[in-house]
Amino acid sequence: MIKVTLPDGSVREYVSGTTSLEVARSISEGLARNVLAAKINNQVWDATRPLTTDATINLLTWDSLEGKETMWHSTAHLMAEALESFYPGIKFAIGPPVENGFYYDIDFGDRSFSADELEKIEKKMLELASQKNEYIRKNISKADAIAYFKEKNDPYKLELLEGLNDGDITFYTQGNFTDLCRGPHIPNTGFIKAVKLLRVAGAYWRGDEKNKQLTRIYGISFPKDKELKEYLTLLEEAKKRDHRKLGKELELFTFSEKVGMGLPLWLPKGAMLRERLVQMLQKAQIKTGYLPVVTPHIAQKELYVTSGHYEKYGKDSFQPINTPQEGEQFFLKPMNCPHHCEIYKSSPKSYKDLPVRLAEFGTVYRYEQHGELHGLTRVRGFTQDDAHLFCRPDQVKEEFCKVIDLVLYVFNALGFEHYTAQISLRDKEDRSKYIGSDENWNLAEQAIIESAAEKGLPTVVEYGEAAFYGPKLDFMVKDALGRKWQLGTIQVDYNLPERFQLEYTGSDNQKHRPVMIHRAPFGSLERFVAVLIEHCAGNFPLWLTPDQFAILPISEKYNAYAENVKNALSAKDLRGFTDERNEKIGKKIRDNEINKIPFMLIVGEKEEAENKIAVRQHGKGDIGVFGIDEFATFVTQIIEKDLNKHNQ
RNA sequence: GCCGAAGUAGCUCAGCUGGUAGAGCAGCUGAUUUGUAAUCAGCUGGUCGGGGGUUCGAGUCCCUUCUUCGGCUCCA
Repeated sequence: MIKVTLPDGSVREYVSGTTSLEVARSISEGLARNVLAAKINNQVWDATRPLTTDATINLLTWDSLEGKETMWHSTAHLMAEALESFYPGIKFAIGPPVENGFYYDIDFGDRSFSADELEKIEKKMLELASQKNEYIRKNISKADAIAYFKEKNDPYKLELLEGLNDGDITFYTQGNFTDLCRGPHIPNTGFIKAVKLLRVAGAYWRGDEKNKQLTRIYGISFPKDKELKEYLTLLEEAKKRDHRKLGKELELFTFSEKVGMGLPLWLPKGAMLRERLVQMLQKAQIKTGYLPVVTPHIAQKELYVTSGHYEKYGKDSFQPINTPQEGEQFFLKPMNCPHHCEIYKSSPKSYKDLPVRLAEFGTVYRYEQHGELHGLTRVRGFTQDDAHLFCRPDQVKEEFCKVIDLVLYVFNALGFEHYTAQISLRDKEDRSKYIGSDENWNLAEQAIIESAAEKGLPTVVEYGEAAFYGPKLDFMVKDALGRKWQLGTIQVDYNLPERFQLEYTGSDNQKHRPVMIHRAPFGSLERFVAVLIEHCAGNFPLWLTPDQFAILPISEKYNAYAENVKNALSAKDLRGFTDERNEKIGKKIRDNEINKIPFMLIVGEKEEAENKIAVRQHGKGDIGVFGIDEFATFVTQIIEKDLNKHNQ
């Protein structure tokens, strides 16, 4: 007999060899029907695998992440079986579960696989699923495994086998398909009730551009058809938030083939919105002692040789610009830091001068590969809200804290509540990748960790993710489709002060090297606006939105009164327009609602007589009659509150 | 860059096996003067991404090029 401990702490006895599934059945038949896998002593196992020792057990259903992963992994195998039935001889690489579903990388040999074929595969998968074939686990010797895949002529599995030890190799078989797999899997294919193959993509074997490109098929599966439908609806909803779509609809920005790919054109409404973002940050920066600087868009090659950027990125950069007479080489500015270093050097510095905080909304240009471009999030020309803080080593922590405050101020004012703060530190094993003394690194890493803790930031620590020149703190936010983007960043740098021979005179009258902090709360304005659009689905905070109100006269008779209202609100620093079109009120409301105008102010005979406005709020409808000043105060208070969230 | 998909009016899209380019919205003109999510009528608008080819004839078939979209981190 073995003792099995359940999550609630209760202990039950079973004969040795009992499976998790049988344990589930002993609890309830309903539970047994839903068990996909089981966590045995914190390891996920097949529910059908016999238990032979005492164990704690946690039965996993669709409600758990591990349950979903198991299901999706098994679905990947099912897809492989379906594919192999249509295209015998294709070779399989890896097929893991991912955040939303699964994929399998496949080598189709000479034939290409097109998205049109997915439907056929889905059908086959459902047919195979309904057969309720069991996933059968089998231990196999390395020699037998190699022989099997030699016979199948699959170089990928053979390569994977090279890295595995004899003794812990397992095969899984369901129906007519056998795969090298560590498992675990769901009991049988019958659990898979709904399948959707989402897309076909190219993916390099082991993620390396030098290797052969395989065909990756992404899919997702569910235990109920209803859940699949819900998921697809969710995807549709997410598409509606896409910043490329909303940017066009709200007339914020556009692209032109003639101007060039990855080079955004900001339309008036977008440019004004961007301007408000810039002003908001500028105001905060001036309060915290930043000094504005301006630097040109190109610089001599030599500058980037000194900074080290030429060596690292020069080859992948835009081609240099040459002067006609002297043949000098200039490069488009890919970053602002070297220029700021030169500004620092332009006058001698004392320890009393530090920290020096140089800020610039600097537009930079980087060559991004054709396929990497993506709306406003990945472009070839963008503006960083850049600043470089030159400080003494003992000032790093204090400066870091202030920057975190600034980033949080920005995030709060824009309603970003869900972000990840990632602390990137050195690789614990290999310190040869980094420059700078251990002493300085320790100081900087401690400064970041302590500052983040002091500010109560929920952080994730990643070892080995630091830049070669210093540790950093990145703020990551997800877009509408769940893709992660880095927005704000704070980085400590020992490299550039060294390369540019930056100095200050210390209290000991000796020359010392300052530490540099790179920081950008937005990151890039382009990417920030993109993620912001998706985050708020185009419903910007009131202080930022292009038009705060639209005045809708009931008929043209009230246009004059509408104009008075508009002037009165403009005088209170509110912005909006009068919808003077010769349309009925219902039409005007509909159009302005679609255009996401926060407030619609309806004026007709009654309002004109009483010198009032009937206010309708976006998404809410009628919120009552307001005096004009009363409305202005109402809006101003919301704005104040939004902008000062961080201090509350 | 590589794999796959797509490009038709300002926008969203239709156009089957090749046979005179279509709709809705937007825009313009006129009528209507409107009370909380689409008033009616008329009109304008396109080298079907560009170039080449096959054909009596190409939006449709072939080649080429550009742009856009999905993906190229998740290690059996």
